[in-house]
Amino acid sequence: MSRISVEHAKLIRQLETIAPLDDDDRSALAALPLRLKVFGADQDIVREGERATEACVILDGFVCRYKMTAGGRRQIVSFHFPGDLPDLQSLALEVMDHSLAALTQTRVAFVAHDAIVRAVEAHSGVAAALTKHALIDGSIFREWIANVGQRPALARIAHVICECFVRMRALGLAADTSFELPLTQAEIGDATGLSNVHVNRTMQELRRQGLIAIHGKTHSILDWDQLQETADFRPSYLHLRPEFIS
Amino acid sequence: MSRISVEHAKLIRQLETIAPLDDDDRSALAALPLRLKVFGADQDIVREGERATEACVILDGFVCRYKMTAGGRRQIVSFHFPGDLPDLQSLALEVMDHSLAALTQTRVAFVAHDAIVRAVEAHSGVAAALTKHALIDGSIFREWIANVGQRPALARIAHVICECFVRMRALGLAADTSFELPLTQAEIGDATGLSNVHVNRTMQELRRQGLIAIHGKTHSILDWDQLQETADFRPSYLHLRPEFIS
DNA sequence: CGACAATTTGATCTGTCTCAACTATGGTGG
DNA sequence: CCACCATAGTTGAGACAGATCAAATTGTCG
Repeated sequence: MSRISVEHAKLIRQLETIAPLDDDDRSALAALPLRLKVFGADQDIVREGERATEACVILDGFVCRYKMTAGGRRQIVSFHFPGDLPDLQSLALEVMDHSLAALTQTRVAFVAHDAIVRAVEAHSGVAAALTKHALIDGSIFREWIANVGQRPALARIAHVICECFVRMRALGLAADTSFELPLTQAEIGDATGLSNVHVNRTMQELRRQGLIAIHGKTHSILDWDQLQETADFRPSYLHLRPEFIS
Repeated sequence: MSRISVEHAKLIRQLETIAPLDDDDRSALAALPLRLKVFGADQDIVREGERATEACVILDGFVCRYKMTAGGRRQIVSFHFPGDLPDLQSLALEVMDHSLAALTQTRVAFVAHDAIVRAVEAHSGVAAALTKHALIDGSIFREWIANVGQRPALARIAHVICECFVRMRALGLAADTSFELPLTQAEIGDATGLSNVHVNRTMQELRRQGLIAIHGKTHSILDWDQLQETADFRPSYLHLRPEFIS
């Protein structure tokens, strides 16, 4: 098997958390030409309304997808970590129905749609993994609708924390009980449909209950069982392969 | 071209609202074996946690997907009309992360996953259409997150009405300004994250403003421009082919 | 016509928002 | 290395959108 770059390795690692790949699939992915680019915090990577000819892979940093609503309110619809393919849908839906933005300084790799299509056509494992990736994307959205639509503030915020923790742990980006979550309270508010003030008070409550602790960007899970309980969090909707749930 | 059953025609019609199909694609779809079944109102068609080996096509009736949340609250995550493929994701995500239920008496056709996979492998047009269908599913979820997360009750409910109207019109299920929307106010509440009482008062306000009129299940759009305006509705997220937006 | 489901109305309560100020924190340049 | 500034977090007070509970009314369909 040919040598695999650090960049390609992150993409492959991500796909392997949801679907098995054989050596052939991996080398096909490792051969994808990447166009690297760095974005500063709060910069848009792709904007709603644009027509995309490339999809991107997050290499470093923290990214979100969002939609603007009348009255200038922002709804964040997903968070993304290194390895994620946050705009795979652009393969078939040319014009973006939402924007993609860097939350921290972010290194991104753009991959031409053509190249992805060729890899998909020649390697059924790649096709299966990308299909699954796109469908899990949808599954996570369903859970977010339920989160924002039905859960009280405490559960809503706890749920976002649980999801980030489990997904980052699957990618090897989180230790046993602590991880770096560089989100501001305002951003958590935009993801949960709550005001930053209320996010603040609610997170104080999570700390008061001894569920989490926060020092800077480092979030520690103090009581994982109880946190999942108050979050109403069950990770099945992430459709991770069992060995990556831990 | 071979004769096409009414049932297959609905599926084909639906896919043609989002992607072009050639005669070959159409006959491949028309050849899919269907297992017909009728469900009564409020019956589950597939339940969360189940393992699916078939996907289904709605032939008649009104269907929703939903998730239950702690405290026994229900969040409806999508509505589906005749022609829709509401659980296409089960092709790659074997275990259901949500339930599928009939809202009215509903006739459904089950199609074996195998049969779909064979059609997809042999016909690139079918593959493209189903891929697009799955990705649009995701796009609609994103819009719902924003709807439930950021919009006030009046816009939230108006938005659901706009979406149903446009999607049903694309399928030929709505006249110019009126259509059958057999949803109870409680169901609209479960879709928008509002109580049935508040849905009631808010829909009275929509009528008072002269935006819609309701007689039984028949909903009439009295001022389409203004309704879209108050709903903050822009149909681009549905990714319909232009000739089906009208 | 009777019965059950759906809608409507009234009254009260509460979670969350808004506005506004104040306090940490971290990064930058002098 | 410190002073400064911007950004993020925290606190308080008041307002309000929407929830809840309960009852009455209106369909609707066998």
